[in-house]
Amino acid sequence: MTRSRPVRADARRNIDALLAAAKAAFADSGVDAPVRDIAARAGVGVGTVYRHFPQRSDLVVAVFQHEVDACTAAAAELAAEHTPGEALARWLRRYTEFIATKRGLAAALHSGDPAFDALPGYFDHHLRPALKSLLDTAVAAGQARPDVDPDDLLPAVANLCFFDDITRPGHARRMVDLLIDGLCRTPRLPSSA
Amino acid sequence: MTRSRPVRADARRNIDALLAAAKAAFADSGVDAPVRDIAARAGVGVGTVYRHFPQRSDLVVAVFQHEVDACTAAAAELAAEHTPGEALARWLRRYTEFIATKRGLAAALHSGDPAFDALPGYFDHHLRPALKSLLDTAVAAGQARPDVDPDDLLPAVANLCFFDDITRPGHARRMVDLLIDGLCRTPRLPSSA
DNA sequence: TGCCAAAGCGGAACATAGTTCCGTATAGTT
DNA sequence: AACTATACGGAACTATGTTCCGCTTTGGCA
Repeated sequence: MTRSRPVRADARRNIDALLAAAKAAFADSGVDAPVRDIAARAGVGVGTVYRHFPQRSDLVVAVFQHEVDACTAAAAELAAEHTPGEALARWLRRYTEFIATKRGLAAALHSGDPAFDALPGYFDHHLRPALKSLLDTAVAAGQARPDVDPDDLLPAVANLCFFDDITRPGHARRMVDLLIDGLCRTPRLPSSA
Repeated sequence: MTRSRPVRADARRNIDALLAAAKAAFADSGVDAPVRDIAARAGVGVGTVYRHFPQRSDLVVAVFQHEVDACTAAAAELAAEHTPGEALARWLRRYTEFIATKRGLAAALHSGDPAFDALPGYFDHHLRPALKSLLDTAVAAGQARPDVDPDDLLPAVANLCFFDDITRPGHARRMVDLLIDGLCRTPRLPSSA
């Protein structure tokens, strides 16, 4: 029901190559990277790009969702391989890397282009549960402070990275590390007031 | 010293026509309005546009500053013609109109294009003193509550408008009116903790 | 008033970008 | 092996920013 006819093998290859090429191009040149460049990186013609992604924005959306999925999947993998606190810390750095490749996407998201309307929802719907699970587990194990809300943490880290300044390399990374350090300790004062 | 040679009369006319045409085009189609459209509205050729505004972004910047200037000047005019509270309220609505024509500019401002680096500073440097003066006068006259900071008010109103939803016409206007109503009354509770 | 050099003008032409089209190649089936 | 739906490549078309240059206008000056 989901797929009326199976995708041909060469098409599957090209789609994968295009997603990888687009990811690289967006990281290098921002979301405005020309379609021709992406096609060249993937070793295909522009016609092939448009066969699979009828509009440029479809490619942007696909790469974004692909990376959200990968970042979501990383949560379960890290949880299986590390202590709860370590898994949380590693995932937040992984999430930082994800955000770091989104240069220019923030502007596109707020540009009002309806092509990108679904992205914030996709983002929240997948990443929030992933983080919540890691955080809850870490808190239960006494390896993260209990007074932090995942709904605060996710955009906070994103903001740290979105406004990352080219003139201060590593700034975002340092700030996120700081946040993680704070997160994995108990509050300095009882969080009353 | 400021101008080595005076601007020729026809050039002056065209510059004014271009600023007006660009303002209208930006309001209709956003900051991405094509240069050809703007030239046509102004009744000039594209060459003329580029003579006076070497890059597209220069035209955007010029229109923006032109409108900031007009909005700043309105503060003094309103202060001379109305009671302090009324002048404040009218100016805030005037400011709302200014923001409303900025569709797409917010995204451009945050896109990292260095052409727009100076705009936020220009904005603050001119509009903040204008509002502060109106607000102080209204507070002194007992026509506005004293516990509101102009540095809060200016971005607050801007945010109300920047995220104005096309699907809910008049939303921003209503929210700003609400804000003004609150501003011109005394706090409901002593503004302690 | 008439002349003229500088300043300004218009729009064709160029460069780059998204998108479409179509003749050719190929995967997968019979 | 033959065949057909699917997919491929890239030239061509459209839209947009920008440049160039021959023609026109302005404003000072004789």
